[in-house]
Amino acid sequence: MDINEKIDLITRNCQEVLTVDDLKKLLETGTEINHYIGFEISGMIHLGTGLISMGKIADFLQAGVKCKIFLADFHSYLNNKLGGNWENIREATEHYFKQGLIASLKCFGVDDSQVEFITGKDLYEKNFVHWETFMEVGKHVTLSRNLRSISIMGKKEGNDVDMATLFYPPLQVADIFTLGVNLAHAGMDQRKAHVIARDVAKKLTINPLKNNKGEIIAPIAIHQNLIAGLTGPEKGKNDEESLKMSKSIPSSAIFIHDTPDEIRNKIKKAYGPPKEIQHNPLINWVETLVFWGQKTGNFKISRPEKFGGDIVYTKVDNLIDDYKNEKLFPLDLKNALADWLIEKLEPARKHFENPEVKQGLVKMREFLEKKN
RNA sequence: CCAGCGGGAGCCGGACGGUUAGGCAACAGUCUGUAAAACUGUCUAAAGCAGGUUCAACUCCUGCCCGCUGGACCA
Repeated sequence: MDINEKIDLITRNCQEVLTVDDLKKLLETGTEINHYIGFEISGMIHLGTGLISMGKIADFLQAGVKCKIFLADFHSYLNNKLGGNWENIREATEHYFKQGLIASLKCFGVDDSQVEFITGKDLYEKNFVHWETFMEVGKHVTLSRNLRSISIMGKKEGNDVDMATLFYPPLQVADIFTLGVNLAHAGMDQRKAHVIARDVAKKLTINPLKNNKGEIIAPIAIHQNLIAGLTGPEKGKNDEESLKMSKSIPSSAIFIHDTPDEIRNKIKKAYGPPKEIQHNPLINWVETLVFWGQKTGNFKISRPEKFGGDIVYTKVDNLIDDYKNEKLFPLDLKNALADWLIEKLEPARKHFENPEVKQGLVKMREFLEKKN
């Protein structure tokens, strides 16, 4: 595989790459690409994590990238997820979240032996360099910038900002250097942390990131778009925040282990304005899930004869044109998406049929209910 | 530690020693070959905690907890 093919594979279905030039240089020097993506253990795994992020990992692996999944237990604790209960977080990390990611990878034919899982506890324990790195990062971030960056943890600047919240962004930045990550991967919501990492990279003296020539480099940051939620934009709002699929709003999200009936019902209730392309979850899912950010693919829509009969789209633009011109009715698209998702998620559902894995999900549900 | 202010449903929040707050969200139904919007309807509970005063406390009093703001000097 030549470098351009690798770049295509690595950058497809992404919203932002910082920067493609840096990526190219890294490949040209023949430096091993060390990827990471981190997840808080905060709720059930939805399509954004399960399909968008894990599908991207399948791309990375194909391009020869070494992939790491960071189970951010300490970050969850700092951010008061699962009630800030450390024992529940640990339990959910091992018995639910990790299994959920393994299940998601299976949807792309990836075996979990191809990626490395690492928890915060594993990384930090007996790791003095991490502590040093964390402090040095702190020396290069101003309070105001740090405060602005807490949006990465779903928080707004306000009066409920405690010190733990302020520890979080520099900790996340330090993770990247401690893990030796030169390809940081996340949703667009995490870009502030990654940009700080890139800025700080050039200033670090204790544990800088280097390429295989020994030159100090900044980690490449790759951001995917946040998958649209089922409920559509909030009244009077069109911002990213109200559009995205959120684990904390179960009605906005489809989870990887949802049953076929749940998937159908949720999609039926999804926001789906005819003709409208912007802020339309159906179109968003077609583009980013089904066609995976590519122009061509294969998507079959079954519909009754009286509404035009079955149709197969091989170009995403054709589908979008038909939708705009009302040649494709939202409900028909919904049904096709539901079928597509049910099939795509089949390996994940199967993984959760394993009694032990299922037990982890049951436990997770308990944690989430208790919290509320 | 000291002082002032505050603490009410998922969120915001007016008032009041007694009689439904209200809004948003949520849920259900109607209407559209989906959803949304619109319309109709439904429901949720409680006042940070512990006491006290009172026939009656969200309201008044005491203590405690939590939060916000202020607390050297200079001016």
